[in-house]
Amino acid sequence: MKKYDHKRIERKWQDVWEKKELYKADDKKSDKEYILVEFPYPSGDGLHVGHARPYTAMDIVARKRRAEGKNVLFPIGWDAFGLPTENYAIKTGTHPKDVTKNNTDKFRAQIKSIGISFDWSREINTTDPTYYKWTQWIFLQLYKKGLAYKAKMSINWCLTCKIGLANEEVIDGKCERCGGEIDMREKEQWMLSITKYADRLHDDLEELDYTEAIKVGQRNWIGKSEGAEITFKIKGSDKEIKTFTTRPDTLFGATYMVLAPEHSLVKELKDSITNLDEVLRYIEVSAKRSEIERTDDTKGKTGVELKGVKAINPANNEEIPIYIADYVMAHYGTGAIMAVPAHDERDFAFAKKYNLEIRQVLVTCAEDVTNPPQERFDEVSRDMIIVHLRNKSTGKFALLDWHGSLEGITTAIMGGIEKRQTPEEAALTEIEEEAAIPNAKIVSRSRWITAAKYCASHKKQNRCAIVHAFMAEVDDLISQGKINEHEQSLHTLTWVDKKEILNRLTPYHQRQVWHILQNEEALIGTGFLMNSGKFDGMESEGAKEKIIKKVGGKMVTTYKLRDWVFSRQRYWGEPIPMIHCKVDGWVPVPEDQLPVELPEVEKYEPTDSGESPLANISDFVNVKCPKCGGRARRETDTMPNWAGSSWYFLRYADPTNAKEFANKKLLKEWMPVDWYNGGMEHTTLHLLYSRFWHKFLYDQKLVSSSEPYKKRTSHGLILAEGGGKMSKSKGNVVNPDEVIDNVGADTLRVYEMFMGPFEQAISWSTDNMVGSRRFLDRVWRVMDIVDDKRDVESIDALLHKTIKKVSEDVEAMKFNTAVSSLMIFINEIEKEGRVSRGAYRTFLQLLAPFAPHITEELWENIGEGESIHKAPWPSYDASKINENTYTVAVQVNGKLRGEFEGEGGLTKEQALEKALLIPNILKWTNSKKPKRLIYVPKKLINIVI
RNA sequence: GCCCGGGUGGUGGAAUUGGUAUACACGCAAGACUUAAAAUUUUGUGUCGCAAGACAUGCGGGUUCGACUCCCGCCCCGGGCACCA
Repeated sequence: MKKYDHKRIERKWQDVWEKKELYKADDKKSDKEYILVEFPYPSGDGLHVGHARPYTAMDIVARKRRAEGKNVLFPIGWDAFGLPTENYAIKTGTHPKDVTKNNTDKFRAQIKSIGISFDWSREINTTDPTYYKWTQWIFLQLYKKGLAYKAKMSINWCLTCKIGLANEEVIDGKCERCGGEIDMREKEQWMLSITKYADRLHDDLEELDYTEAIKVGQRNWIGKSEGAEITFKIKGSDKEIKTFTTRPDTLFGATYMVLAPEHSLVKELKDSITNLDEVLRYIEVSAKRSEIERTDDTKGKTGVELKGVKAINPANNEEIPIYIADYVMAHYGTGAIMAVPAHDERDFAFAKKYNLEIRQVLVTCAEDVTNPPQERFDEVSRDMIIVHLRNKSTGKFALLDWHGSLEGITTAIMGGIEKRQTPEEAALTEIEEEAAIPNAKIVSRSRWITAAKYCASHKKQNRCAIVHAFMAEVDDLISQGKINEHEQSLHTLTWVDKKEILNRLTPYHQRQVWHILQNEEALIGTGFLMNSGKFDGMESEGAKEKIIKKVGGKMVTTYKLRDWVFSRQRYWGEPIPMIHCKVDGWVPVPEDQLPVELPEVEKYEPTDSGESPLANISDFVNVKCPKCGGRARRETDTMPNWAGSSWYFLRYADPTNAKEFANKKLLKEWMPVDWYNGGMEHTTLHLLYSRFWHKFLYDQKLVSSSEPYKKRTSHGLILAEGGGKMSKSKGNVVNPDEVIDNVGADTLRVYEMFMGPFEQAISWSTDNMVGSRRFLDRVWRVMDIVDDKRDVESIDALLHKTIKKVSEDVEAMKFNTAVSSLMIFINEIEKEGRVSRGAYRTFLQLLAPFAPHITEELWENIGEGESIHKAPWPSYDASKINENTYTVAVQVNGKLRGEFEGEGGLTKEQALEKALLIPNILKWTNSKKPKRLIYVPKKLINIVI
C-alpha cells in the first residue's frame, strides 16, 4: 500500500468536507447540542500551538456528538477589538481594520489546516459594524434600565503616555507599555452596575456544571461576606459612623475607629477637627498614591488621627479616637471600620505603630494555632495544658487539668490513644469507646496532638494554651448517667459552666495571654469572650448575634466585586453610543441610528488630554442632540474589549440578523451553551461579565435561560520546551504551520491530546511528538493486514473495552488515556498479525474525532461509502468486556508472593485452594493455618498468618 | 499571608468507593534487516543484589490484612488573589 502522505490526505479531505458542508449546524433539526470554544483574539503572530489544544479537544467532543446523532452547533469567530492591533496600527500606520483583516485571514487558514470542524457559515467578528451595532444596542438597554452610569473614578494615569490605564495594564506599579510612573487621577468613566447582580452571580453558581476551580474563582472574585453593620455615634454630634464587620463578637475590643481617606464624613466634621491641615494633607497624599502603592506596603501602615472628635463604642459606651488611614478601602463595606487590634492583624500593626490600646476580648483555642515547630517538641519539660470536653446538651464543660511535666502529658494524651497505658489513658479510651461514634478517636486525637505540640512549641515564651477538644460524642455518655464512674477514674474531671473556664484562667493565665498580645501578634480566630461584660464566657459564634442585638446593629451581606469600568480612551473599540447635551445631559443615541460607526482617522494615538483619538474628529464629535436638536457632543470613549465577547455566543444562533441581535426562536432553540471550554484566565473577567449580560438580557425577557453556559471546563497552557511561557523574545515559540507541514495535523492533534492531562499546564516536546506520528503510521500500515475472512472474536473483549474507555474518557476530558487505549488496541492487532474488517472499522471510528483526516482516508480505503464522520458512534457490549479468565494476585501478609489464573466465579475457599497450589506460596505460609483471608473476586487474595 | 492545583522511573505521564504501583509514550541499551545510514523491527529497561529477596509514589507519623489513594503534621513547585474589616 501507498505511504501515509499526510499533506495530500489532509488537503484532500478538508476540501471535501468544505464542499459538502459536513459540519453545518441545522436550524431546522431538533436535538441540539451547542459546543463552544472561546473565540480567539486574532493577533499578528498567528495561531499558537496552544490554541490547538482546546480547539482539538472540543472538536473531538463535537465530532463525537454528531456521531451520536446530535444536531451540533460548533461555531467560531473573532474577538478582534483590542490594544495590540491598535498599537501595531500606530507603529506601522496601517488601519486597524486592515490589520484585523490580515490577521483573521491568517487565523482562519491556520485553523482550517488543523481540521477543526467549525461551522464556518456562522463566523462572526466583533469589529464588524453589523455586529457591534448590537453590542451598542445592549449597552443602551443597560443604560435605559439604569445599569450604566457615568461616574468620577480614580484611575491609573501614566505620566509619560498621558493615558488612563486599566488595572490589568499596570505591571508592578509601572505602565505596561512604557514603564513610566503611574499616578492616580480622577476621570469620568462609564460604569456598569454588575454589583447589582452580585448575589445572583454568586448563588446561581451552585446549580451549574462548572469545574470546582472555576466556581471557587468566581466566588472569591465576587467575595460574598456576611457580617454586621454597626453604627458608632460621634460624641457631641448628631453624626454617626457606619461600620461593617464580620466579627461583631469582638466589639468590646474596638479601641479606635478608622475611616478611609475618601470618606465623606471627614468633610462634614471639618469644623470639629482641630488638626484639619494635617488631615487634608494626608488625604491629598493618599489620593495620589496608586492602588498598587497602597496595597504594596502592607507593613508600614500610615494614618492621621482626627483630633477633636471621638466616637462612642456602643458596647461599653467608651470614647475612642477616630483615624483616617489608607489601609481602609473606601469602596468596601461602609468605608469605615471599628478597629479591634487584639484580634485583627492590620489593626494590630496600626495600633502598635500609633500606640493605641490593644484590648483582648477573647481567648482562642489551640485548634486555631498553626505551625508549631516540631523540633522543640522534645525540649519541653513544664507547662500547663487544660483540656476541656464540652457537653452539647447541658452546655457544660469538663476541665481536665494537667500539671507538671508536659512530656508526661503529651505521652498521656498521645499514648492514651495509642498505647493506653495509664489509668487516665484507659479512662479516655473508655469515653471514646462508650461514645461509640465513628471517627471520635480520630477527631479528638488529632486535636490533642495539636494542643500538645502547641504547648511544646511555646514553652519558652512561657505561654499557656487552652485546648478546646471537641467531644460532642461525650454527650451520649452523660445522658446515660454514666459519667460518675468516669469522674472517678479521671480524677480531675468535673463539669462546670462555661464561665468557670475563664475563672480558672484568671488571673495568672489571662496575664499570660495578655503578654502574648502586647508583644507579638493579634489573636485571630474565634474562642471564648472575655472583657465583654455580660457576654464573658460565651463562644464567639453565639455571642455575635447577641451583641448585634444589644447595639442595634443588623446583619448585612457585602461583596468585594466592584462595578465594571466600561470606558477606554482608545480608538479600536466600540464607540459608546451616547451624546452629551448641555440641556438634556446624557442622551442615548436613538436605536435606529445604530451602529455608531468608528470614523476614519489618520492617527490612532491618544490625545494629550488623555481622550480617545476620536475626540479630534469634529465630524464625529459634534452632533445634534437627539432630544432637543441643540448642539451636543458625542461620547468619544470606546468600550473595553470585554464588551463584544459578553454576548457573542448569542449571535452564533443567528449571525446575520439585521433586525435584532438574534431571533428569539433561534435563541431558544440553540441556547444555552451545553459545553463551554476556555482559559482559566477568563474565569473572573469574561466569564463573569458574560453571565452578567446574559442575566440582564434574561430579565428583559430577551433570552430564555438565566444562565448562558450549562457546563464550563478549562484547558491547561502549553508551555515552551523545558517550561516557561512561549514568547517571541525568548525564541521558543513552536509554529503550528511547521508542525503540520512536517508531521501533519492529525499527528499534532493526537500529540496534543496525548501529551498529558487536559486541564494541566504542560511543556511542549517535539521529541515526544514522534510517538504520535509513529502511532498513526502504524494505524496506516495495519490496513494491510485487514482480513475479511477472520471473525472478530479473538480481539472482541479488547475492542469493547476500548469503545467503553474512549467513550467515557472523552466525556471526562481524559483524552490522554483515551489515546493510550487506542494505542494498546493497535499494539494488540500487530501482535496478532491480522485484524477483522469489522474491528478495524470500529477502531477507525473511535480514532476519527482525534485524527479526522487519516481515518477518513482509511475509511474510504476499506470501502466505506459515506464519510466516517457521519457514521454512528459505536456502542459497546458490557457482557463481552468481562473476560472469563483472569489473573488473581496472591498476597501473604499483604505482600505479593505469586499469582494464578482463575476461571469463572471462585469462592474464597476455592481461591485459597488454588493459591496454596503455588509452591512459592507454600514456602511463605509455611503450611500454617491462615488467621484471616481476604478475597477480592477476580483480583486478589490475601492470606494473613 | 490567603485560596486553588501539583509532587510517582532518565523524561511526559497511568492507576483513587483502599486491592498486583510505574499502563501508554519518549529516551536509552543490545540484537535483526542494510555495503552503510535512516526508517522499520525484536528484546530489555524503577533502585540495590549473583540470587533469594529487600527497598521504592516529596518528608515525618498514623489507621489497615493491605495505602500513590484515607487521617494528622511538615517541605517544595506552579497558578490566582492580595490591607476586603
